[in-house]
Amino acid sequence: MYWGGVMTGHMGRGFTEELWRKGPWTAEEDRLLIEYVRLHGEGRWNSVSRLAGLKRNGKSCRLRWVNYLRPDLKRGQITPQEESIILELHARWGNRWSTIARSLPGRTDNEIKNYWRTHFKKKAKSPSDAAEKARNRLLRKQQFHQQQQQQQQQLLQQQQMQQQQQQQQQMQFNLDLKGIMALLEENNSQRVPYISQAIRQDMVNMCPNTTEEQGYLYSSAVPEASAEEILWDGLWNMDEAHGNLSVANKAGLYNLVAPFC
DNA sequence: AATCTTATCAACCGCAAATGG
DNA sequence: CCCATTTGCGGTTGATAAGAT
Repeated sequence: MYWGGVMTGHMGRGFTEELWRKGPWTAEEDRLLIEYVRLHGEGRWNSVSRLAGLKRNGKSCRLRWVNYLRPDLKRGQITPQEESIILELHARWGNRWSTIARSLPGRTDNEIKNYWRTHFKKKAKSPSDAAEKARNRLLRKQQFHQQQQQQQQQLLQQQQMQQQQQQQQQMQFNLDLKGIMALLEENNSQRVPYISQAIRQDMVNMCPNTTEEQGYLYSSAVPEASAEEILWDGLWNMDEAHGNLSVANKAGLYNLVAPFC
């Protein structure tokens, strides 16, 4: 990267060549930009060079103001509360940093983007960071808490229906032993997997860390925590392996699998 | 102490949307 | 409505600091 010098640029229709400074801002440049905003307000950034005597293009001025000089910026470390918000909103919105930043007064999209990338992206890739992944799972679970409750209600209703069916079968049993044996046989063959075949196949297709065997485990009688861990890890790693996967698709898959965790 | 690796963050770039004449 | 310019966004880069070997 070449920061220290200047570059040539074209102004207007290209007849005037102007030299723009690049690289780190000096204290004097900051002072000029602050003075410009005090006098003229934010915006019209391309006028800064002309009105404030700064040899910086408009984009550079805007960026410096928005990310560093704005008086309402919150300095210092991201707090745990802010971190939670970032994780939760990123799970919901994906890399829409400016959208996320609107929920964090005093924080810039650039700051949040840098924070997420350095704190979570690589760690999510590392299978050894169990604590980090556990936190990620927890946050996502919180996000879908309401949906889980709805799903649980539906599940409850299904269970009640199944109980009714079983009662009917019991009655049938009392009537005819041969009949109930046949019913049990049929019921076993039609048992609904813990996670459907379709979702299991999605996990296998979309998550490189999810083997066919793991996908099978979701639907089997494995301890809930281990199955859940594999599931959330797989979802989390989708960011890496499937960067072009749309947020809507991810959200859809989250909605599908969350009730099962 | 020297070297290598990793983390952090400021600032760039390209692109797309918004705006204005 | 069209076109040029401006603004905003997200991805990326590279300097530097901090930590590990």
